[in-house]
Amino acid sequence: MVNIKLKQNSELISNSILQQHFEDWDYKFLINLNQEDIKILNFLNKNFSKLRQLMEQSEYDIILTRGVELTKEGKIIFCPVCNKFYPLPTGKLICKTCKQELCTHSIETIIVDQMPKNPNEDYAPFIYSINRYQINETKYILLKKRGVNYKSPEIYKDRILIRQLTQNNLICATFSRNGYTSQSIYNLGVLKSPIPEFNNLYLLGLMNSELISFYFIKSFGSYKNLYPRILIEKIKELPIKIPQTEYENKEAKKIAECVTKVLNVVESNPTLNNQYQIKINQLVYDIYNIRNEERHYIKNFLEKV
DNA sequence: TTGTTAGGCCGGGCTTCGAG
DNA sequence: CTCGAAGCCCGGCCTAACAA
Repeated sequence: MVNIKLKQNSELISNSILQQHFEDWDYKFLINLNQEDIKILNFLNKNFSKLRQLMEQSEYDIILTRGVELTKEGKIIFCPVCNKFYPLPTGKLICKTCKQELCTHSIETIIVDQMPKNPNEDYAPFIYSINRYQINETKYILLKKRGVNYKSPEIYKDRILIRQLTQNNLICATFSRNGYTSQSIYNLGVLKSPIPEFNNLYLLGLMNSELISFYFIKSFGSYKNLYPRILIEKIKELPIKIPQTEYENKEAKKIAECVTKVLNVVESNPTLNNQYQIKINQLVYDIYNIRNEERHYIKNFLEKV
């Protein structure tokens, strides 16, 4: 229960209160929506199915899961009683499962900068940090440590990576063929789809688009104390356009092509990268059938926040 | 008045831990 | 096992305080 103070002079017309009338803005649950926002959100909600709905359909096979349940540093500790490795506890070195006291020299680091020269154990690439359309830093992770929750190796192949945190109000996603990720990066892969135009590249274009970021912020984003975080369950609620007509298939193909181009130039050519990203945004607006005024409105909003 | 620096604050990134 | 809430931590930026 929260006591909400209203600005002076604000008139109450009905039982509903527009959020702009609140005197104090600092409530955790608030998302400030005006008529324009509501119109756009309603339009998206009404006309497009959610990712969740696609995932439930049998024609589609879409995975969405976070990475290895381990810290980015990759520190683990061995418990001789459980005969298992666990993530390093913060406080006392005591096994959470069996309460056994653990000793400091059973600590191991399984994420390393360089692949050992003659590894007699299994290492795999580990994607350490990402940006939009870009993998920043890759390290290596030692596999097959008993007790570590690596998740299925299948989820780390040919899929979209989405960071838990946004960048400049934009969802931050890229593509990767292989490489494990930490728990704060999500793996989203279209493994099977009845429409060839609906694939990872197309979906990546959608994820990184202004439109979807706008939808995300307006629907789930506005905490003040807790800044926007992209959560798995929220990703499932994003409106996803499935290309249906001949024309839409073409558009979807164009998006995928542009995404491929961006992935190629993102590091080498900032200007070209920018141009392609603008192009992708336009194509996404096109395929979602967003009117011009609304495009401007969304653009303005994302820039000013 | 201007330059310098330390400390506080805040935003962003990471991790933990408990709930289901 | 999976997931999200929330706290911790770090670094950068801003500001206040002090020196020149």
